[in-house]
Amino acid sequence: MQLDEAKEKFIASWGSLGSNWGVSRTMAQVHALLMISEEPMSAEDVMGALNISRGNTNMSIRSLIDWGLVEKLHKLGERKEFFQAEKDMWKVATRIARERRKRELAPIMSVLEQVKEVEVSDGNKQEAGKFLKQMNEIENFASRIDRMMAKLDQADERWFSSLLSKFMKR
Amino acid sequence: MQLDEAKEKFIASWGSLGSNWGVSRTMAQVHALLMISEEPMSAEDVMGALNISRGNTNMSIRSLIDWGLVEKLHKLGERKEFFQAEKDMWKVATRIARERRKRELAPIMSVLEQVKEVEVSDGNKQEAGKFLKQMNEIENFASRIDRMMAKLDQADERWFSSLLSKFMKR
DNA sequence: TAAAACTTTCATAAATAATTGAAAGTTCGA
DNA sequence: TCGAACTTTCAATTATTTATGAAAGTTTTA
Repeated sequence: MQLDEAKEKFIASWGSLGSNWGVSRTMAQVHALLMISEEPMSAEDVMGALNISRGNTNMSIRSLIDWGLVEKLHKLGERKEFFQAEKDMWKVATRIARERRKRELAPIMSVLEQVKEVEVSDGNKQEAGKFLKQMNEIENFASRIDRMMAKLDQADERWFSSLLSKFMKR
Repeated sequence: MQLDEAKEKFIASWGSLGSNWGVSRTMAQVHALLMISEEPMSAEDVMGALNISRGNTNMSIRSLIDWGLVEKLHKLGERKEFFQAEKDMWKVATRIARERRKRELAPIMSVLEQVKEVEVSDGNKQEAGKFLKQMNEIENFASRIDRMMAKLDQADERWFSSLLSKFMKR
């Protein structure tokens, strides 16, 4: 396989992976492109390399910056902005985990809170009881995951690695 | 809040959560409905409760069975099939992890394998070297996650809990 | 074996999400 | 302050994903 071909393949498949991870396909492709680029690239460069529109390029880069996966920088003597990706996989993973915690876990936890306010009367005592029990179980689990992700966000990779090796022992 | 209202709210929000998790919205709603139903339900029941078409009901239930989140059962003396959801959150989470490992991790690992076959010539030695280094890092990370998920799939909840508490200590 | 009861399929339709590109906005240097 | 260089916005379009429901298929019972 030629190098260019390999790069394209990686970009395409990172793109489809992304679409399963709450990162849109193009967004993930831009990230992939920047990950394998040796130099920071301008919006124009990205646009050309992936053959996408100016607007889409801008939106994708913007979201990647929001997610903390790409950073903007300025080259001396250049007017244009350049972008470079976070290449460290540990950081990439924790950034994604952080965003998803915010976007997904938070809303479900809030619904679980609300739903527990249900009125219990004589008539529905048993049914409501079972419902509440189920809701509590879910909330319990969700909040464990939530705390875990919050921790992960602060943690560093070495700590995680050592945990992982304990994890794999048994 | 009334009980019915609370149930609807839970179903709706479980649905939108699902759509972020590779489970389609309706599929997740059916799962939610079955989780809070005290009795197993028939396809007809589900169709009525969620106001969705016969075809969609069938497809959603079928996928849930594939994912291992719902099981089919027969009531004595009834011709119809009934369905009941896995209600234990630990099992729900491990089933989802198992499917996603299969659907997402596996393909990217295979691409990483392929891409490492890239031809290195004198001309692109340096560039190819950096590319390969990057691919190796990603593969390394991915395979750690992969092994972790494989382990999770076999593990039981108590073990996970004790790990989690170690995890939360530091 | 017929027909009723139930389940599955699949072409088409509807809903949702992503993309385009021209126009408007912004920033910077002279 | 002007205008060139660059960035952002957003209404309209295009692509992708889901849902529908009538028709075909299957199983069971009488």
